[in-house]
Amino acid sequence: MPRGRSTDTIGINDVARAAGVSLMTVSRSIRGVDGVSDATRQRIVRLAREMGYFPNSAARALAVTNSTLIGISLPTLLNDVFADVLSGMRRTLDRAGYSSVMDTSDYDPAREREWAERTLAWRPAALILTGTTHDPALRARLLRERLPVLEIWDVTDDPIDICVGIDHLDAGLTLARHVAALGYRRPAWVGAPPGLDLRADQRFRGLVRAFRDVGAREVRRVSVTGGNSFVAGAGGFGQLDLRDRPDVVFFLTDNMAFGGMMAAQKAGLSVPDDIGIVGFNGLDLTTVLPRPITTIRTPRRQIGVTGAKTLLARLNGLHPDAVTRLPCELMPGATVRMR
Amino acid sequence: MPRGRSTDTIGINDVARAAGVSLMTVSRSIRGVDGVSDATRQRIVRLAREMGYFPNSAARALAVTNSTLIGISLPTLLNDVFADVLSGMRRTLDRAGYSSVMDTSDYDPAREREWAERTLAWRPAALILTGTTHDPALRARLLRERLPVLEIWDVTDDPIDICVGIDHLDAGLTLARHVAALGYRRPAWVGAPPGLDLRADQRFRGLVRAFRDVGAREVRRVSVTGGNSFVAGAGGFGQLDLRDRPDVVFFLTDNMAFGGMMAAQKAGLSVPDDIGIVGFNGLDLTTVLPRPITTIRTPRRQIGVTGAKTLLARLNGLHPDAVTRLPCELMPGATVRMR
DNA sequence: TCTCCCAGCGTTAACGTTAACGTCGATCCC
DNA sequence: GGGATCGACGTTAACGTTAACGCTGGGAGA
Repeated sequence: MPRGRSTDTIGINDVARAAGVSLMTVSRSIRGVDGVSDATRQRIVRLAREMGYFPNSAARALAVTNSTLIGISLPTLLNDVFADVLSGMRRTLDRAGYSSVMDTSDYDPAREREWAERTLAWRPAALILTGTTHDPALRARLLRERLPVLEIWDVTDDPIDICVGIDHLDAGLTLARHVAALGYRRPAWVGAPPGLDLRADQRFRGLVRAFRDVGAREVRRVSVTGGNSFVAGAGGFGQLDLRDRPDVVFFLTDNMAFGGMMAAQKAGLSVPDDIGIVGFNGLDLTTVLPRPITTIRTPRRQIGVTGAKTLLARLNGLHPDAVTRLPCELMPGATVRMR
Repeated sequence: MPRGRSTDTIGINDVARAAGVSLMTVSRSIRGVDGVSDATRQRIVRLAREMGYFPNSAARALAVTNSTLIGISLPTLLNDVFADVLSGMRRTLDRAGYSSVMDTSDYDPAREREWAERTLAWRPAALILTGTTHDPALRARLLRERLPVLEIWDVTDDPIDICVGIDHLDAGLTLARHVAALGYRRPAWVGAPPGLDLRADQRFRGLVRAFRDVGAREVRRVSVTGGNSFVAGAGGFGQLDLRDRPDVVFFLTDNMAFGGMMAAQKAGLSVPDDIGIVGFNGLDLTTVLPRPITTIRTPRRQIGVTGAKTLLARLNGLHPDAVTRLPCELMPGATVRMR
């Protein structure tokens, strides 16, 4: 007796036997490549469907030594930012026949590396990473393997392969200069702890520079953890030293800014008369408020779409621009005003 | 000359040759299964790392005729609801060694089916779907293949395999009874068009029943498309016929309710004096408002965690409960009041 | 009419890994 | 001391698919 295993699933072989042709004819028919007459192809495709044949991507990946999987790593989906980016990407990749192997890293490079190792074992067609700073070993490996890699959200002159994003330092600078020009001189910042969200750190650097340029006092910094939620914003505001009399508070993102604004009002402060509030991202929320939050709109969906298209071009053997820097749009809002 | 292909990647074979052992010894060493002495194992693992060996999951999947991939289909990530569910699941599955192949269907069963077909080609260990209504052909196939399938968010007595969620009809009923008991009799509902979000339709049915039970007039229904965002809520409120004098408006979700409340106030209506506002989900936002939105908290993260754990039990050959119904918590808020 | 080409199909050998079974000493026990 | 047992490894044959190349018959061109 033969000792092999045996599966009840039917493969290309079974279809071939039933159709009375070789398995290559079946393979060619199903893939739609040349070398089969139309009559034969139609007969085989119909038969395959009738027999309940389903292709096995693992076998295909093994045979062609790559796959139609694309790995996507995002820091979090708990704010709208990366959900927007993702929805922009997914559709484009989907239509091109790629599946996404996803994870969220919670801003932890080690988790990103672990996920990447697991994902690379599937020999993906490409990897999409958030930001331009990664575990050194991972970066080295990706460079060595010459895998198509798209880095999103941030830009750098020295990407692993290609990158599409915004200039966070410049975004912080633009936003802060606008606010500084209105006369604010006692700024504070509520965001992630230093070193966690590196893009936020860049924006903070922009703030610092803009206020230093106008001779303002240093930017007070409050760090909150636990997501960019409304509650974190309110909590962050609560941690501010109000005796220090800040005249404007910048938040990591609009949702936090709204939370902070609610906390300010609860504390008896009027916005913007007593204190200015500034967000980041230009989320939906800001537009429905009677007093829209001052913020800067980031092209999140566009980053996703452009990123995916650029990556597809790369996968098709073209040589797209390695660095795409997309513009942000200042939204003056009404939570700061001329002092 | 041999005509085969040749890849430069190094496999288990190369390591075996370099170590002077058979490839099975390498395989066993790397997988950590019995049958190798500790000394040999350590020598081989070290050598493999030095040589830059990386496992090939596609080959493994082919050999064992299944994989460590889990497919996850969600309707959208553009509101916090499914992002919460997902983050609850991912960590648990991640720690058990599974990777996620994800997609969002935008509530379209056809897209869910297409994604599922593509994903099933990878012979995933399990599938996670949202809701309990799917393309009939897909459902039939999943039943036939006896694949572990977890359905989340909604519950049914007849799941494909196992399901973890809440009773949406009951949630709608509970919420509406609370509101009806306060004296409201002219309800309206702003949500998705009928037939799109089937869970929302269930909740709506709960509303209808609760208000019919107290002899109120029928629930006016306004449908909006384009995400559950703040803007959609504001737009939906704008579509209400105010001459019809609704006394309370239920929204698909809290964020929409907030958008609607802003629109109401912009229209000169005071909440809750002139009109009541009711949300759904108990999102973060509602807790930071000076006037918290009346809503019902859904155990989103818990659904993710419990779902993942139940699925893992199933994958480990246990027989967990097929149906897990989790409780919701009414949050009275202050956007309705006794009339 | 003969050659050449090509459409249409088949044969063989990978792709990298694991399951199943075989082998061979060393230890153990009566 | 001889058979049973077991730990540590090896051999072989899958898993399902595709790349590379081989074969064949019929029609076009000379």
